Parts: sequence; structure tokens; C-alpha cells
Amino acid sequence: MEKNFNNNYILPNNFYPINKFKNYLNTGIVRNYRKGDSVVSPGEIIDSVIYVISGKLGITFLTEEGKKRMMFHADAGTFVDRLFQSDDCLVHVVSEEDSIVCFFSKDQLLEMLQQDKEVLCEFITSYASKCGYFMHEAKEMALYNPSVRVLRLLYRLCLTKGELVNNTYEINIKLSQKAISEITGVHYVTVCKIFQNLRERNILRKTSNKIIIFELKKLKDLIDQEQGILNY
DNA sequence: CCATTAATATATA
DNA sequence: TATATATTAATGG
Repeated sequence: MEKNFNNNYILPNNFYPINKFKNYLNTGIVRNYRKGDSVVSPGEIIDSVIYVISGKLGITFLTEEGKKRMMFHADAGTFVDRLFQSDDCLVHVVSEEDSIVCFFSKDQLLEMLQQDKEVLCEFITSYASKCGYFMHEAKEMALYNPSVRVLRLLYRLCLTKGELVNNTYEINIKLSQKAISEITGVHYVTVCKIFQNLRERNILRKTSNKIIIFELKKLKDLIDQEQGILNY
């Protein structure tokens, strides 16, 4: 297991995978969903852990005004906990791709964790990775203003996933402005303006599947100023 | 779908 | 009260 695994969960998906659950699929209930299918309706109580065998689930919650907000995505190997959560918000789980999932009840889960120490370790590690993501999220929201949050996300992505290619950093990642908006809580129009601004300053450029950073130091400087960067 | 732009409204320091 | 951010709506790739 890598050291520091807990620090590398920047995006709300690909949390630490629990591969050993695959050995116990026969003890749970396996179901197939098509893209767009609802897996758990808002308010529905299923008292299970939903393990994603393949595909991807999207977990959103409804605001009081009835608007949806993304919480995280559960990729293959990760899970959605609908067992230990205290439910004071309306969570909606939707299949974002054709997916195969396995429902484990509390008894089935506890049995696995008791039988197999490695499963226990993976489960805790996976939960910790998700917990770490949301703790970071809470800290960002509390300490930084919207545009700085976007800059910080880009900076962190560069440090962790950036590759130095002839004097520029390339982050090979498919990340839409809308996704960045969901992660940072910054309105998507504002995200668009931020990228426009960064492009004009020749600090970085984003394409649909790549972010190229020309001036990492300038990016850092903007973050350290702790101000908004949009001036019109 | 996703990104851009403008016009307008809120929010915040 | 100036600046930052959100909202809405229209438009284009």
C-alpha cells in the first residue's frame, strides 16, 4: 500500500478501490442498471452498501430549493454507503453508465469484514480516502474564495498529476468546466471566465482532455494573492 | 452536450 | 460602494 494515499484524492471519484469485495459477490445481490437508471431514489432506505462492479454511479443530493448538487461519483471498485449514513439530506443515486453493482446488507458486510482482514483494511482505507476528500472540500469552502478554489484545484492537479514536457506542465485528464464547477462549488460561468482570464495571461490553457500550464509560478502567485482574478 | 458571452442581480469586504 | 461572484438567457461549437 502506498504511503500518503490519503492525500491523492483530489477528484470526487476513483476513491481507493476495494478489489477483494469481488470474492464475495455471491453473498450479496447483484443487479444491472442502464445508463440513466435510478439506483436509489431520494428518501429511499435500502440499508445496504452498494458496491460498483463495473460502470459508474453518480451520487447527488437535492437542495431545499429542489436543485441537484453532485456529491461524488462511485467508479468501479468503490462503493456507496446507504447503511451507516444518517440521512438528513435527500440523496439520489443514478447510474451514469451501464453498471453492474452488488448490494451488501449489514449482516453480509459485517460477515465479510470479520472473515477477511484484508477486506476490512480495504474497506476502511476506501472510506478514509473518501472522508479525506470531503474534509479537504470543507476546508476549501471555509478558507478560500471561489476563484482561488479553482486555482488551487488546478495547482494541486499540476503537482500531483502534471508531467513536465518541454518546460510546461501537462495534466492529462478529462475534466469539463462543469465538473470543476461541481467540485469547487463555483458557478460554471465563473469557471469559464477564470479559464478565459488564465488563457489571456498565458498562464495555462485547457482543452477537453488536457490542461497545459505554462507558468506554474504565476499560478501560485495568484493563489497567494488570495484575491479574485476577474477584472472587467 | 459543453463552452462562451452579455446583461443583470446579489453578495461581500 | 467597488469588486467578486451568481444568475439567466441566448448562442455557437
